[in-house]
Amino acid sequence: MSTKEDILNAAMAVFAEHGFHAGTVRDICDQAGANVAAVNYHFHDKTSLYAEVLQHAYRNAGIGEPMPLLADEPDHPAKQLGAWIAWYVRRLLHSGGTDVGRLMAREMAEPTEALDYLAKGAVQPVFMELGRLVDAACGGSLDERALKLQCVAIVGQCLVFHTGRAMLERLDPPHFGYEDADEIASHITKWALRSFDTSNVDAET
Amino acid sequence: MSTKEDILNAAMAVFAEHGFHAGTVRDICDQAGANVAAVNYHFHDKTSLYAEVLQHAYRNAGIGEPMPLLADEPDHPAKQLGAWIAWYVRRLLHSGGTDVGRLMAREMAEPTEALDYLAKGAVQPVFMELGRLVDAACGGSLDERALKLQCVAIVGQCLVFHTGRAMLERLDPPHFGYEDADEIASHITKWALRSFDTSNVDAET
DNA sequence: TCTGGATCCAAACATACGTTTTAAACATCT
DNA sequence: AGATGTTTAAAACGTATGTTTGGATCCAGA
Repeated sequence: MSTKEDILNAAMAVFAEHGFHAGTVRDICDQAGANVAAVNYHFHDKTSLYAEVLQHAYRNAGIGEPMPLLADEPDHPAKQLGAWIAWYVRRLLHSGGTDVGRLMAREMAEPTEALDYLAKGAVQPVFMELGRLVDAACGGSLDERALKLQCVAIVGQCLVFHTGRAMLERLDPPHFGYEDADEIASHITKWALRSFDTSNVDAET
Repeated sequence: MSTKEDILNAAMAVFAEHGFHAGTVRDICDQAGANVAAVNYHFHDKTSLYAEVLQHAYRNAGIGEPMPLLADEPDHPAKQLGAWIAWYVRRLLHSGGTDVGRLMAREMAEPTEALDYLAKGAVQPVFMELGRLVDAACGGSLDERALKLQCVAIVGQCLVFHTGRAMLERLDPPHFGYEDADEIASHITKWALRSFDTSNVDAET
């Protein structure tokens, strides 16, 4: 493995652990077994290194299980939506402690230009696939606005186990961890499908 | 207004904008119209100042609308749950651009000891009141585990409009802002109440 | 083997930062 | 007014950090 890759990996760990400003290039280089000047040789400066780290993290985030698509099971949209939710929850809970997840969380709290790229490249396609699945699962009965609300609601229920992890751990000792992924996913799925069954009848309000 | 308060307010703004490490005491003092040494005089050091800023922010976060309680309307738990959700969503969307919200988001991404205090003092009581409301709204038909899942699900659907704001803005031009608070809240409430109606019938799976 | 470019390293540089020092300005009380 | 304690101001200190420098080392290709 080249020194450049070593630095990239070390930088990912350090930036995830301490953030951009608190993470020092000396720490990165020590952890990579390289000299201090290596960062400025291989990458132009610390900022450029950070940008490459984010792209590196984003590329490596997709590996693992492939995302369940509506096109894979066009005749069973509800089942496939459940698979998608399970996949997403597992991904979130798993990436909770990883560098990728922490880098993403940091970017959300303090967006840089790099977030634009991540949004367009990584999040947009995932979100759109969810839109297709929800639309199919409810039989196309939702208009665009309601569809978007449903998607955000599903994502929110999954995301809270990632973004709110620090708080959940401090609120209730038996918090939700990776081992609860399937239980959580089935709960969310059940809730989502139930709401579709009655989403066209607007009796109350 | 005393210099100490000026520094506290300036520090809140600076820390919210740039975070703890990137926010400098020189920047804070300039913004407060004070001398650099003022921080170390009034507060012991930068770290102590940050701790006091968090507490200051947390204290000022509760002002505004009071939280709807189950005890206020013991006979209409569903209605009161809707009021709670509306209150919470409004609070989140409103605090999205404020210093308090950004400080909280930062603490979530990079927890310090101060988060423990915030969890116990600020979040725990809010979360417990939600638990009481959900329990009452569904007629006590949920066990502790399911109740907790429901609460987290509701909080997640609200929270995503705050934590995911940066991403939502970049995904879809017509994103959700403060003016959509009521629409969002009623959507979440409708969804939650619907799931209670059928939460005891476990036909599928 | 010689050469030229690529890579790596130890040291130094410049600067920004948190903190301390010293003294002046101010306020309060007798 | 004078003494005393509190607050502010300017300057400097020590250090950590990003970056640069100049030369050493490595490694194909002629």
